[in-house]
Amino acid sequence: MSNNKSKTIGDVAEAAGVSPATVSRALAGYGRISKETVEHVRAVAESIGYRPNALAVAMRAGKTKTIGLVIISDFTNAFFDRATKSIIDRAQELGFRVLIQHSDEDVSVERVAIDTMLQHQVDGIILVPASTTKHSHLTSKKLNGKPVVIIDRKLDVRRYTTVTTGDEVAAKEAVLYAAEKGHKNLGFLIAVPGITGLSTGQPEIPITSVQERVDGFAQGVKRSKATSVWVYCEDKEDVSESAVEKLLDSPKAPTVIFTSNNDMLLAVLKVAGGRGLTVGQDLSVVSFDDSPWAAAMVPGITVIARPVEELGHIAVTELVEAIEGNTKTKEIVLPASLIKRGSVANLSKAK
Amino acid sequence: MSNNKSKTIGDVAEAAGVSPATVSRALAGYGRISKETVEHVRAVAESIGYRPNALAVAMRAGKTKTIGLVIISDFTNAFFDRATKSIIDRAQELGFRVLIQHSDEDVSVERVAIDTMLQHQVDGIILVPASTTKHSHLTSKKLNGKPVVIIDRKLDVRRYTTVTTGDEVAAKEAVLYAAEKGHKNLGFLIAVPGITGLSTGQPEIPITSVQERVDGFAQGVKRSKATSVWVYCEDKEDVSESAVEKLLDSPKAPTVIFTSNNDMLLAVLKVAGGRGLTVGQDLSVVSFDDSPWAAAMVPGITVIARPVEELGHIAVTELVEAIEGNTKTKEIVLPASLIKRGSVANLSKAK
DNA sequence: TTGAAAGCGCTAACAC
DNA sequence: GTGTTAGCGCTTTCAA
Repeated sequence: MSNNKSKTIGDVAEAAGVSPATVSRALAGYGRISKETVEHVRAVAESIGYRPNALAVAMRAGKTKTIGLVIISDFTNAFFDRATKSIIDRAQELGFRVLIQHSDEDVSVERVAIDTMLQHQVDGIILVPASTTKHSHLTSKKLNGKPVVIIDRKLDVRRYTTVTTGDEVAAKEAVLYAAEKGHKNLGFLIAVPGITGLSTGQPEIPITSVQERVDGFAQGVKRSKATSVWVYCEDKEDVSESAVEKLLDSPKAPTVIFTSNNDMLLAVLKVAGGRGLTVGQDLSVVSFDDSPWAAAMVPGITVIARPVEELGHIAVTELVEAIEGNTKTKEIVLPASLIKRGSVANLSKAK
Repeated sequence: MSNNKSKTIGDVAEAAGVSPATVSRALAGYGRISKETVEHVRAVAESIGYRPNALAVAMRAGKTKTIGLVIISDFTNAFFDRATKSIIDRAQELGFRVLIQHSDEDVSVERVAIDTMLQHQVDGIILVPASTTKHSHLTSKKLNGKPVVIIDRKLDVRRYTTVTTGDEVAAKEAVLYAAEKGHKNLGFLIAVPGITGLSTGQPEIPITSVQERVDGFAQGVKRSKATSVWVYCEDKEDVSESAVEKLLDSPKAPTVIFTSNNDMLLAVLKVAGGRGLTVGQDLSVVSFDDSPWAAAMVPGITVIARPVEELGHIAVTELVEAIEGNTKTKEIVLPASLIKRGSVANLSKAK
C-alpha cells in the first residue's frame, strides 16, 4: 500500500500550484525566478519526496555523466580490483558514475560490452583491451564519437590515449636483482590469456603488458647469463599448478620463479607448500603486482608493484577531459617498482 | 570527421523508407508485419549502425532491467568481491544489469547511495545495510515501492527478504575445534565498523553478522572452559596490528587467535611474522571468510567459509522474483562451514 | 516572473 | 501490414 509511484516534476508543480517549468527552474536554480517561489517549490518537492528521474534528465541533456569501464577480469584479481576502485573513486570526484562490464579476455565479449555501454549512453569508456590488434570496434564512428582511454595494455596503433606501466624495465630489474643474489637457474611462469593448457615454447601473446614482462625477463636473463626455464600457461588453477610442477621438475630446476601475476604466484606457493619447499629458502619467488596478503606473508613476497591507483586516477582524469572536448591523445607510462621483501634467498657465497 | 551522432529509429526509418513504428516492430519482432519488411529493416539498421537508446527504452517501459547493489565495502574485501561477482553473474543470467555503490559502513552514505539508485530508476535493490536499527529510509514509500533484498546481515525488523549465513554456530564450532586440539587460552580479534581505535570491553556492535560471530565465539568459550582475551578494533591496518600486539602481550597470551574477517587475519599474520612466530606452530589462527591466498599459504589457514556465491545467487533470484511481483518475504540462512587446514597447532598431549 | 509547448528516442494503442 | 499519434519526465526556448 502507501504511495507506490515515484513523484514527477508535474506532481510537485501541482502540489505547489505552479507550472512544471517553474519547478524545474526552482530546483535547478537558474533563470529569472523569485526567491519565494524557489523556497516554496523546494519545500514542496522535499515534502512529497520528489526525486528527479535521472533517465529523463539524461535523455533531455544528451549526456549521462557516466563512464563505462570494460575490464578483462573480475574483482578477484589483485590488480583489477584496485584499478576498479580507484576509477570509481576518481569518477565520483569528477561527478561521474561508472558502469562496469567484464570482457573475460575475449574480444567478442568486449565488443558486446562496449555496445551495451553505448546503448546506455555512457559519455566515454575506459578499456582494458583483450587484444592488441583487434580494435576495429574502436573507431570513432563505431563509438558514436565517444572517447576511449586504454589502460594496462597498448594497442598496435597510437590513436588513443593510453595509460600503462613500464613493466619491461621492472621485469628486467627483478631478474637482475635475483641474479645478484646468486640465482643461476631462473624459472618463469607466464599466464597468457587465450591459450589452453601450457607450453614451454612462447605462444602468441595477445597483449602488450605480458609481452613486456616476457621481454624484460628475457633481457635480464641475457644480461645475467643465467639459465632459464619458461612455462606459458592458461590462467586456471589446475593448469598453473601443473605448470609449476613442470618448472620444478625440469632438468635445471630453478632456484627462483618469476610469476607474471598473482594467480601464478598463488600456484607457486601452493605447489611449493605441497612439496615441503620453504619460500625464501628452498625456493625463491618474485611476482608481478602487490597485494595485502603478499606483504603480510612470512616471508613477505618480493613483488614488482605497479601504481594501480595512480593509473586509475589518471585514466579517469584524461577521459573526462576528452569528454569535455579535449581531443589530444597521450601515451602515459607509469613506472613500476621492485619491492624487496623476503622471498628471494641470498645464494651468494660472499656473506 | 566521421559520423558522430548515434543513429535513432528515425534514421533507420528514413533509410528504409518506412515509419518509425514499423522499424520498432521489425526490430522487436512483434505485431503484424511482413517478413520482407522485417528483413529489410534489420539489414538497414545493421548497415547504418543503429543501436537502440537504452535510456529511451527504459523511460518508455518504466523499467530499466537494472538492479542496484549497495555494499558496505570495496572489492578489496575478500567477501564482498566474491559477492559482487556472483551477483553480477546471476543478474546477467536473468537479464539484469547491476549498478554498484559503496556505503563504507556509513548509514548516511547508504541513504544517498540508495537515493542515487532510485533516481536512476533501478527496478530493485540488494543491500548490505550499514546498521541493524537505522532503516527509516527503507520504507516501501521512500523506495517508491521498489523491492529490497538484504544480505549478509539482518535488520531488527522482519519486513524484508534477508539472505544471511549462520555465523553463530560456525563460530562456536571453530572454537570447539581449537579447544579439542588442546588450546586453553583463546584470543579474539573482532573488527567492529564504526568504532575508532580499539577496546577490550565489548562496544556497541551495529551489525548482526559481527554480533553473531561474537556470540558464537562466546558460546564456544563457555563450553570449552578456556580463558579468553577479546579485542575489538577499527578495521584499519595500524589499529588492527596494535590490537594483535595487545592480544599477544596479554597476561594469559593466547595460543590461538580467532579473527572476524580477512583484514584482521592479515594483521595477525604480519605481527606474528614480525615477532618470528610461526603460524600453525607458535601461534594458531582461525579466520572468518575463505580466500585463495588463505588456502595457498603454508600452512593453509583454517577458516570459517561462507557460501558467498550461493548467497549472491539467491539474493538476485529473490529480488528478481520480487520485481516481478512476488510480495512474500523470506528469511534465508545459509550454513557456514569450518575448513580445516594447517593453521591450528595440536597442543594435546595425547599423540 | 511565470506558463505553454516542443522535443529528446522509443513503443503501443488506434487508425486506415 | 503499416502509418499516425501520444506520451514516458524533463528542460528550455518563446510568449505573455
